[in-house]
Amino acid sequence: SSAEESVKRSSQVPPREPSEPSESQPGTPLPVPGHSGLSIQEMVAMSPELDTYVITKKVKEVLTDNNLGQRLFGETILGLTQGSVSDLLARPKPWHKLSLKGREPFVRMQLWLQEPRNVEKLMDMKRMEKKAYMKRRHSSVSESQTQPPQQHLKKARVVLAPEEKEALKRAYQQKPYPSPKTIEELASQLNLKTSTVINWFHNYRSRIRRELFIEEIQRGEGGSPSTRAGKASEGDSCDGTESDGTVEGTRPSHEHHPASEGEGGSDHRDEGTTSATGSNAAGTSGHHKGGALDSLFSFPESTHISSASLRKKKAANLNNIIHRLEKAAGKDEPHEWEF
DNA sequence: TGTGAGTCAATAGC
DNA sequence: GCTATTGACTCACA
Repeated sequence: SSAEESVKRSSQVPPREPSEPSESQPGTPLPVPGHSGLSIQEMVAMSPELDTYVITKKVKEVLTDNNLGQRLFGETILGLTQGSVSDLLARPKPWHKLSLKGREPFVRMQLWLQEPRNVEKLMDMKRMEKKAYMKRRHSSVSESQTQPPQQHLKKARVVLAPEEKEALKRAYQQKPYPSPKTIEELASQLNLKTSTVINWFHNYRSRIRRELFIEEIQRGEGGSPSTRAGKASEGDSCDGTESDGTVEGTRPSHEHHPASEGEGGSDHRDEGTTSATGSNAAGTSGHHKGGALDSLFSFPESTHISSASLRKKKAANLNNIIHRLEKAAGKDEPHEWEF
């Protein structure tokens, strides 16, 4: 179909430099695993740079148009659960930020889109699932009378109260990488398990980082192929929509920001050193030559936030950077560095 | 041992 | 019944 053709064309990115060892010719369809004798890992390794945004956009379209759910698609095509699919489709990372494993679902999506009959096949599966479900439902009435109810001891999910989240966010602003002692203190103050606090910090850092990738794409500064593909989806904050002065979710996604905020998180370690960032620094949006430090320490000038909030953001950002500098310098006593 | 990446799976919300 | 959110987990790596 023309839709599939357009994905083939648009989701693969031309090599950045003609001299660069090219990954593959643009527009070349990926070989099909099985048919080509290649495993999916080999296919990922050989895959040209794909535009994850275009691919997910197309997948969303196809699923919606054909009334196919994320669960069925995820379980049968990607080997992932519904939640993971939702996450991937809503917040695709740019190709160059993905590990080989992370690229796998996108290669699978691309392959799936390449074959027009795949949609039909999935719709058939859906019909078959429905049939099987109806059959089970029919017979389950009699079964339930003979079988004792299953006693499964599910682990209760921890749900943090809004106040607890607020407190953790405030702690994050002070120290994105809290010491074990701080974690202990937080846990006892909030009456949470230390593992919950540790997990929260892991997840929060990780999700903030991901939000920043998306913002990067939206600003058109990521050097990612997605940049050329257009605007990323909604771009809501990593843990909801709160706009509380933390480093995430403080900017309207539609705004254009000429300067890079440079969160200073781990992902800037490689920025400016990889070919991906080469294109990033070269930038298409007038990202000027403030240099790596400038972009690390600056925030967008057009941000509509209070100066107090800006200070908070900067403090969190700087603490993050300091933590990494200390780590790199092998220092044990971080407090001397704090402001 | 701490961290990031990727994912699962419970559950909230529509 | 669907998707989105998010705490918890596994794994690889330094």
